[in-house]
Amino acid sequence: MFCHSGRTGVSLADATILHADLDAFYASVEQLLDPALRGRPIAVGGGVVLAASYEAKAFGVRGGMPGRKARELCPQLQFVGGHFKEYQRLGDAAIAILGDYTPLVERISIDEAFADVAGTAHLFGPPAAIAQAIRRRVREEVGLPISIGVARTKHLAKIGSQVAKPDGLVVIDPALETAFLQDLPVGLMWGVGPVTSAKLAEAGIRTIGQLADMPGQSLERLVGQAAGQKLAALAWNRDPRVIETHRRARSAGAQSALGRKPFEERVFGPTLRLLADRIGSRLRDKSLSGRTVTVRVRFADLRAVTRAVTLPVPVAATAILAEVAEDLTRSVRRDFPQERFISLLAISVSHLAVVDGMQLEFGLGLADEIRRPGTRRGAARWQADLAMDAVRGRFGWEAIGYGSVVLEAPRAVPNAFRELAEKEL
DNA sequence: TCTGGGGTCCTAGGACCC
DNA sequence: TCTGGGGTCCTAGGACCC
Repeated sequence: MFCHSGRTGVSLADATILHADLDAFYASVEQLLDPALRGRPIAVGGGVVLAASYEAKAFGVRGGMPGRKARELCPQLQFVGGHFKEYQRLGDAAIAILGDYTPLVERISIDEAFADVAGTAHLFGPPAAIAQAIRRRVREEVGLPISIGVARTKHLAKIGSQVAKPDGLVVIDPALETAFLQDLPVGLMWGVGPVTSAKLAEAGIRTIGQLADMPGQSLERLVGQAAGQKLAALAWNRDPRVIETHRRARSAGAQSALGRKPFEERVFGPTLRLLADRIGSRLRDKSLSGRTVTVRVRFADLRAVTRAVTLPVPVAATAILAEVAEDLTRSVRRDFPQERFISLLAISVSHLAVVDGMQLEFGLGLADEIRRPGTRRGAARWQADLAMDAVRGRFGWEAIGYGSVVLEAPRAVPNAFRELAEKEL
């Protein structure tokens, strides 16, 4: 229905953006590694479902769902342990195939990427043919199913790949974009989640076509100015976004769910030091440091508050990040004395800047001066962190650590899984 | 029986400056 | 004495995405 016209000449108005998305990625990898799992409902994870196979999705099992609920929905559901190293390797291999057809590849996550083949269609043929070749090669060389949407804009390509799933290809002819979107649910649009969907539904808007017909002013009243303008542009197929091959991270963070723990120094101190240690290592590894430290505290009833401070100089030393985070957490406790239990702690560092080692050392010393006049411990701490980073580089993350840091939180998510979720800084 | 971890962007109000 | 207006930075909270 939405077939490419087959022209070989490529102009600006042509559909040259690909969005490629590996299907049920973690679960598909498990089925690839163990043929006995193929064709069966499986879930990766345990306490919580990280990914479900299509056979499991047919029962209503979804990612993020508590394992217990998943088992209720699908009694024969089989849980399998995660082969995290394999996820990374196979995800990389699949995305690398995109790179064989164009240098303009924007990786979104471990299993998803955009590509623009406008400049290379003369080498490899029309975008639809490139997409088919990529799908065939990922299947043959990596062993995994991948769905691809091909369209004139990122937004349309992304919707195309969602519609194409599982294991499909959808090419949206530029002349047929409006017809294609007309009856699709607004929830497929980038930026429309549960809250916005509900607001729109209340106004009687359920399809992208209806959204496109909505007066801009009422849309902005409903969802806010920026979101309204973006949504209107997307509904009208005016997506201004281009492929960005390398985006700098704007923040780096870490969090830890605690179940239900007393809101006390002996609990949050060690946890915050562990989180600060993780973030500090990642930042220093990339010669980055950040000025703003934000702490998030979630209470037992899942309400959460944040506290942030912006320092005059960027920091990356574990001990300083930890101290700032502990100060912020104490201020939360002062503000909410009636909250006796917490369920999650998080630290995030933003306002990131690249600094070379000398600057960093100077900056850290300076930050410490500001926090504690008369001392100059910052530089020493930086040296300690550097030494620790070096030991870890040779012997692994657990080889060394601060004595006051808990190395492994109870019922913690494996570090390998954390690393999968980390963005390249 | 109450969802883990890592991110981005926007809003609104206040402080502060010119 | 009362009166504006604009810009930037910071903080806290939310929605959303993978």
